[in-house]
Amino acid sequence: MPGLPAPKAARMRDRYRAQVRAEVKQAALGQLAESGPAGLSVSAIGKELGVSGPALYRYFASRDELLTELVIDAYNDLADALQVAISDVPSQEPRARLEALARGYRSWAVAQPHRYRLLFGPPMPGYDAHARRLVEASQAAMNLLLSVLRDLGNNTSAPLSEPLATQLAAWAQASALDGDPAVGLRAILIWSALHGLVSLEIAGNFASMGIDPDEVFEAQLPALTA
Amino acid sequence: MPGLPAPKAARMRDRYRAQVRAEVKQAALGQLAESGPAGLSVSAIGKELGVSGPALYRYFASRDELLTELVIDAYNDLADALQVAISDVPSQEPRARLEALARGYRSWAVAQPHRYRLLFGPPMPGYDAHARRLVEASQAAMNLLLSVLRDLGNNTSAPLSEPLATQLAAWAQASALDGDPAVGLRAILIWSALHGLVSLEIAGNFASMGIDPDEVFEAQLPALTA
DNA sequence: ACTGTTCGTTACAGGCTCTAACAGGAGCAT
DNA sequence: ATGCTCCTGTTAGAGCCTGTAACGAACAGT
Repeated sequence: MPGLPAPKAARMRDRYRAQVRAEVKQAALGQLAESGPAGLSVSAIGKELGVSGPALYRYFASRDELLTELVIDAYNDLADALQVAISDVPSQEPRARLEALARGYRSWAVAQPHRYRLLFGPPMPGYDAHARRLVEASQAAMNLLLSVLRDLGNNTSAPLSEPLATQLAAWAQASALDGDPAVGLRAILIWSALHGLVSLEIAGNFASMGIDPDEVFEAQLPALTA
Repeated sequence: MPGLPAPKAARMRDRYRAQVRAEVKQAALGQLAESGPAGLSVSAIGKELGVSGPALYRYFASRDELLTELVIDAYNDLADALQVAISDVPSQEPRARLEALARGYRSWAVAQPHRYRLLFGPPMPGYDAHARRLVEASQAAMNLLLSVLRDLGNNTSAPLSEPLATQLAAWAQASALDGDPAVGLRAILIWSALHGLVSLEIAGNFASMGIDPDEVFEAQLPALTA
């Protein structure tokens, strides 16, 4: 019964495991960028790492688990990027913070479109995109948006319909934020507008019209934050 | 040299081909609704039609060609649905027409989410989603939106940046519509907002917040058409 | 030095897409 | 009505994939 049985040694295996998992995930991201989610192949990752296919099943139970892990990482990464984006702007200027958030959102998505698609594109093969862990991970980014909007205050004009107000209140409460329904609705609408712009840009729809996505985005930004 | 060599008979083969192709596509749509695009399997379709796998390759060169066909059909179907939606409203009320268009867009998407995802979700496995035929097919729906907006007139407040204006003009010209850049920009923004709302709804993001998508959509509609 | 867990390997089952070679029947002209 | 021809659907198989099973080898801890 040793006080600290073998603290360093005991974790060597774990550290190795963690590192291999990280390498696998990185290789997977590479494949994702090239071939899309459907082209992600465990065998190919193994080959890329100089390891034969089934070896990776020691580290990930299935291809789907690997994908899920990538999704969670991406959510966390996005939330971090947004946090960094708004922390550049003092909280005394909430509108500038909102703009920074929006630009950060788009920047992250445009810089790594495959990861953004992973988050919002497909309910992949069959897996339920709403496992507990996924919902939790996606909450962080939304909470950032909500906090920025709360600082900005409510300037929604139209009154909310009754059912919507109660639903929003329930949601805001579950999100452990204050429950102003108008702020919640605004968050949803801004998010949805951002997502619309970004996903069309990423899908190449603007480019195929010969239109610069930068210009479209900047043209829309004032309306978003107004 | 018969006047009509065998007009009915000559087309019997073709008619058969067309019917089989239609049946295959319908079966494919069924699979799509159940298993998503990744789950669509030629073998399974064959089994469903009581025919062994490779037989279908007489009718579609590849799985991708089948998918492309489904995409084009979906574009055309969407455009038809939008046309029907706005034809219910007299053109003297352009704003009501725009609302009808927006509701029609959402209705179509919500009624057949798998087809909507097929259009705007993923650049599937590897195929380039921007083949000539696809772009042409997608144009019809956009032209409807543009025509409705042109009737509504331009009430954009902010002036356009110079590069954006010329890009929009070039695009509108290529689209064989009048070249008011402001109308073009508005079309893009409305489309993008619609797509954002609809794709989030379809992905189940609103439902997982316990929020009724109907309410969100109706709450946003006035702002869209304003 | 010994023991038990873990890692990586090959072999394999079962699925897929798509090609190739083959058998049958339908259309079409004579 | 009879032959020719093209079209259709069949099976076999190559090559890819995911995931399981059984086996050897290396390592940590005693």
